[in-house]
Amino acid sequence: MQLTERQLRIFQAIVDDFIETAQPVGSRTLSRKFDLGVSSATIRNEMSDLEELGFIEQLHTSSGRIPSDKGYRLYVDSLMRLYKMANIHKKSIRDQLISRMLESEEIIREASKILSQMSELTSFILTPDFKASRLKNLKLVKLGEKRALLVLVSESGIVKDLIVGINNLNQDELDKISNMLKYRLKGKDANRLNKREILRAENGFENYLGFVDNLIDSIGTHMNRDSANRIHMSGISNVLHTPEFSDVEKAKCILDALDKKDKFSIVLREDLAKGISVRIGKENQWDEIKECSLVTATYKLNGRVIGKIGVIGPTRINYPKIISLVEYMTDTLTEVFSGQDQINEEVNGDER
Amino acid sequence: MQLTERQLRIFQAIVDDFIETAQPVGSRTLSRKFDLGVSSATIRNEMSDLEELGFIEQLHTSSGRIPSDKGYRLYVDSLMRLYKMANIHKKSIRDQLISRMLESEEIIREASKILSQMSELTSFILTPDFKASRLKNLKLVKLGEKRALLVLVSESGIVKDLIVGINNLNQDELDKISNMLKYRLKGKDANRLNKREILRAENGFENYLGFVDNLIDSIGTHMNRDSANRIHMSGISNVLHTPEFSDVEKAKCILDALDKKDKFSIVLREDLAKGISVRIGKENQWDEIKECSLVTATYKLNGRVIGKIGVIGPTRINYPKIISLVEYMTDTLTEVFSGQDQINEEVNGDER
DNA sequence: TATTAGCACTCAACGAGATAGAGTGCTAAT
DNA sequence: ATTAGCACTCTATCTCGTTGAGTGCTAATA
Repeated sequence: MQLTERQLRIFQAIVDDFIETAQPVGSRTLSRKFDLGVSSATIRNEMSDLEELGFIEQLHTSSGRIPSDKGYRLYVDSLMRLYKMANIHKKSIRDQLISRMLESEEIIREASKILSQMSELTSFILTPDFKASRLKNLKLVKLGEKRALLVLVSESGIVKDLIVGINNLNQDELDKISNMLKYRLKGKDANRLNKREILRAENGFENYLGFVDNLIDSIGTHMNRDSANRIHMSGISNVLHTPEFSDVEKAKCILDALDKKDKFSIVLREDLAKGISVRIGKENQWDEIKECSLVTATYKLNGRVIGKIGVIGPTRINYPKIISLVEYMTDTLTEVFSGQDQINEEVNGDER
Repeated sequence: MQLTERQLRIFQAIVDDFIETAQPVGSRTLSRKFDLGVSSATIRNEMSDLEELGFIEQLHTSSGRIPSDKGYRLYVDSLMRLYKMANIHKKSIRDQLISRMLESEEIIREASKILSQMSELTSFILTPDFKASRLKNLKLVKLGEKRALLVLVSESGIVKDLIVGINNLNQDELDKISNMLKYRLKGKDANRLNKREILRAENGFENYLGFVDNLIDSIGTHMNRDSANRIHMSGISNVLHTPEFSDVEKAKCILDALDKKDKFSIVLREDLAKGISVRIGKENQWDEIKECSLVTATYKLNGRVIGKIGVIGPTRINYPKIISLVEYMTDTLTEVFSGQDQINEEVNGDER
């Protein structure tokens, strides 16, 4: 079923107007605001057809039309014009993320903050995943009589630190143990830690058997664990700034969903492989966000996907703008982590 | 100006009822619900006096009374009965934080989540502060051609990792540099890094001068920087579950404030020294949260304050319950970080 | 035959009254 | 000193008409 040229023009006008005003759009408004060359009566007839085809819908008999999820999908897939981000915005992102020397965690938070500010939506970021990565380095640092810090570094540059109990071991002993473990575990896949084998092969660790045993256990656990709650959000108040959710009940529902970080991060992980992904309304399997759209994209380190960043908002969002923004954010993040400088040159090129 | 016994009884009843129902309380309700031994007319007269003294207030002439900020202060300081947390709740907290082997960051997030769930309020936690602590360990780990990871560990067990640019240095070179820096910087106060002195004293680093120079700079920066945005929140949706903020405008205002993490963490840092702190309504200097109460407490590592945890809610919160909850959370956190086992024994003792 | 003008109809949103109910302050009686 | 009684106040809620933007249908038009 192909739409006519005129139907597409009218449909596009409906989407554009609704995205701008958040008000259901009627035939008269349309004929006044857009130069469609036909009367409101004709538009009315076409709108009736578009509704029958499922691209737009009415809230009640005498209201204007709004795009349906199916309609937005059509818009995103075929109708939407490419949006070119202004260089000044690109530069602003780069200045905040690249030019400053930031701690990894700060990069994550900053990226999310920038994204929520520029999109005026709620943004989230999945922090780099340790899982399925290999151990690169490990170190035990004594904190006090009973506690030491175990620092793990993965090949993809993710650092985890955990507090472990010790019984008055001194730093030299801890060094000895961590060197041994580092030697034994380095480069090993997380799933293949064979505790017995390691312990049997080593001499001189008879006094630490229990301790080392526990250490290997927790290293295994932590390398395997989905960092399920490792999700960071910004701009949550933007939910309430959206007319769609100014109804308290709806807002409550969305905020509840955003608070369920575990569930949320599972949903996000679903299509981690894809680059950019747009999920519109009911395309989301999760009931609580069935009135929202999700735009996400993955960022990489050395060519390998390590995390995801995106925004959540009502289905009525400025798709071209948001998509290009999310895309540019991931490119920049990838650059920060991997040190590819192409994007940089591109921007400079444009500015000449 | 001393309140009479009866005035205190009436006032306490007002606070208790209002905390429970969130409705302004009138003299008739009071005489019906509480056994005060006097008629509603008498209560009316006393209430009139209490209002004159500023402990309660009226929203409009014919409404019931609600406690004022000053009233809550009186309640918290002198009237409130101590609340004893049920052992089952204590145990639940301990099970989630202590018994499981968690990564530091997970401990932080988990603690915040538990606190928001048990308080049914929005909770926040300031992550351990690197600032003013000394460097204990440092390590450079190569990630790729152009990037390496610089891992810093402070004496108080806080780990920071930052991505630094490198120019094809190999891991051996990085090791050499990090060993030298570790030797030179270990135990040094963050403010006393003297770059020139270090560089002058060393031989064999002529090829890395620029790189080492930058490294020392960023180490200095990061040890000094307030980790201003290092604040984590949970249970934000609880804001909307509170009758006080079911008005969209107010909720928007609160959420906006919560989104301003920098400002928020500065406010929290103000009285970092104190143990537990209760700020009621206008006692908060920050306008946007002048209708909220903040209950916070500090947690420690080896006797030294490293962070803060707390909740934010309307002024109408169950102070005794919340205060004891926040207190127990910090005790538990302190235990997790420092390994003091007194609390554990206490609980076991109670259960016998 | 496709388009348009005209018209009757629908429905949400808004404002004006009217009413109920919880609360107060004051006064006079106990 | 306390209380019963009463007039008064103010919000919250409900109803009801009005307005206005929008629709669908029909008949006229190009």
